[in-house]
Amino acid sequence: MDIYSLILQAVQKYIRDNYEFELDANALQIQKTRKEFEGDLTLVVFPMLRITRKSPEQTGEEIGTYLADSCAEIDTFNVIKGFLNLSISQSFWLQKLQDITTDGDHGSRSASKDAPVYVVEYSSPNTNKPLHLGHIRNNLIGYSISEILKANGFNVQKVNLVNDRGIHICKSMLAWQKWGNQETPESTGKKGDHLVGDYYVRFDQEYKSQVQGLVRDGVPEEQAGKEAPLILEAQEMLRRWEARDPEVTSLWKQMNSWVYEGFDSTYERLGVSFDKIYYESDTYKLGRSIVMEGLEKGILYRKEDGSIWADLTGEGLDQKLLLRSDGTSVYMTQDLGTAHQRFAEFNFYTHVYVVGNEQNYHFQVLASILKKLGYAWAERLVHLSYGMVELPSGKMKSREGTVVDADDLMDEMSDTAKSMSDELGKLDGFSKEERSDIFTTVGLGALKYFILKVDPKKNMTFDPVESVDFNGHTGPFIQYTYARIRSVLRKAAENGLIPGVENRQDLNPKEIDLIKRIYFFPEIVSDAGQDLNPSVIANYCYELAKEFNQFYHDYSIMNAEGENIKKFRLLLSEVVVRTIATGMGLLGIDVPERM
RNA sequence: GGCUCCAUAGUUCAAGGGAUAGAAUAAAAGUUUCCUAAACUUUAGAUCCAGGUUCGAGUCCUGGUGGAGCUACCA
Repeated sequence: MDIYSLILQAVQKYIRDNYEFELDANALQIQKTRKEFEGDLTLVVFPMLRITRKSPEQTGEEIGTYLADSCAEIDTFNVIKGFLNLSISQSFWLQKLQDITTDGDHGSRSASKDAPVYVVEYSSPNTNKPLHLGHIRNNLIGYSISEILKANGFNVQKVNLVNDRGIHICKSMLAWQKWGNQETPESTGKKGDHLVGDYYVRFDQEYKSQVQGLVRDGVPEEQAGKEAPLILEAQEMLRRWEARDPEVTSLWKQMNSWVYEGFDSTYERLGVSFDKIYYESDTYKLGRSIVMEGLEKGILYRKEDGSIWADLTGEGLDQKLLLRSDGTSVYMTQDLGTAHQRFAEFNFYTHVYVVGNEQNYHFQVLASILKKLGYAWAERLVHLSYGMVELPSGKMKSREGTVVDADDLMDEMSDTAKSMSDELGKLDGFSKEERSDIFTTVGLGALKYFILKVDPKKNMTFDPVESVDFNGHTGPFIQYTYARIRSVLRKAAENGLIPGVENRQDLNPKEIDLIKRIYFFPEIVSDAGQDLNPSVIANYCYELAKEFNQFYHDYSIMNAEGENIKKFRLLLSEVVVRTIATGMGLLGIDVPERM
């Protein structure tokens, strides 16, 4: 039993015996004692005043006395205003430290086969553009939240739905056909996704100049946009694609394969992965049968022109089109079908969609239609909506060339790690490969941490200058702390010192603080899982690293007097190191053995 | 117009309705016979405005102000 429930039950018993009142445990709050006060855990007594009909101080004294007498774990207490501060015994903390040492997976349960399934959809790229900073946030959040859910004991299926069809894809295909001179990633040395992205840009340029030409000839702008030969050609190409024209299909397959190669390498560098990849070219027709079924049941309705709609005005939303008058489907129709298909496939408990907040309305509508159609699981669809990434200069705009490319950014981060390392004279005796591995780890650590430490739902500012700062509240700070502790542990091992708990009765406050922090790690993991918020873990890792750094400075390990103290601190270090590694692992950030 | 989200030190981020609102960074000063100075220590600075609920509000409610997004027979 954990310490919270232990105290809560004791308090409940006390109130029951003395006041004949059954206290609701949820009404009580136990929190960690603020560091300026003495004690480890604090019980807020205000909610109980109604029952005791005594002053906060009296109530605190009363309960404190009872707890100190009846619970072996509680040594002493003090009452300040309405706060009952409880000091937990050293032997309790020592015991916990030992439990954690023997328990191999502190804060990370493994899933049993019958645990609930979480499907997490994230990334969802377009095949006409390389990945950029916004995708990076999506990928990092999606991957991290999957790891966090796994650590909470759930079965997780990471899935990716690739948008590989539609008019925008035809645009890059058409541009390549016209101006590509049979270029390939091999012939140009370009990454496949960048090559295709370049042709998408090329299309846009040529299209615009055509429109301008028409406008100069006196055609109204709106009409010019619709009549420019290029856009007509692209539309024709889409029709041919849908008719499975062999030439178009083969070009489409060719160019997509380049893009996937490019994406795969970016994903690999980022360290994210998927259990299953879906393609819209396979799924875009899904959902029609669901819509027809809804129509038969009278849940949906047909307009005079034959189009089919959902009326959501009762939910405070609008009318939503589901099948056009020509019978073709829209994006929403596909998502209805995809959700249905995924439930059939995974029998999921929850389906998490990691998608930017610009689609909040879409997901509101999606869930609402599925509920109307009577699917029980629709209640458990979750839109993990994250905010936009902005630059200090404002929004990223592809037109102004201010989009930060994912591959370039990763290159830049490891370059910075390299130059900073060289400047500091670190890693002098290392091989080229080792050095390059460390630069990658540190550069990526900086990038990932910078993004993940922010609450997903908030918009964030990405300052390229600040993000390559490796001091302060950053990933490299945590990585550095990790590497240093590992170094201490290595050195101790060389000297034959074995970590262990022996004869410690005089723990100092910082030692207890560290044990406490580690003890509560599983609680943090569980919070992060419930809120679907990796930043909880990120901030925890930083706090732990920072606290260890201070500890390390004030109470040195290698020079501590007395072998027992050294051994104990080594054990503590080992547990800290393990917890940091686990926490950073949940964020998808590697920790280096040396740096 | 309607709907959703956001608003905290100069700046970037924290704070499950709880105590004196925490960090980092920028600024100033200090700490290397010792395990990695990418570290540590000290000093200064903030809850958009007006009401309300509560023993207690950055947090919940109402109304403003400011910012972002959505509101296509696009995806």
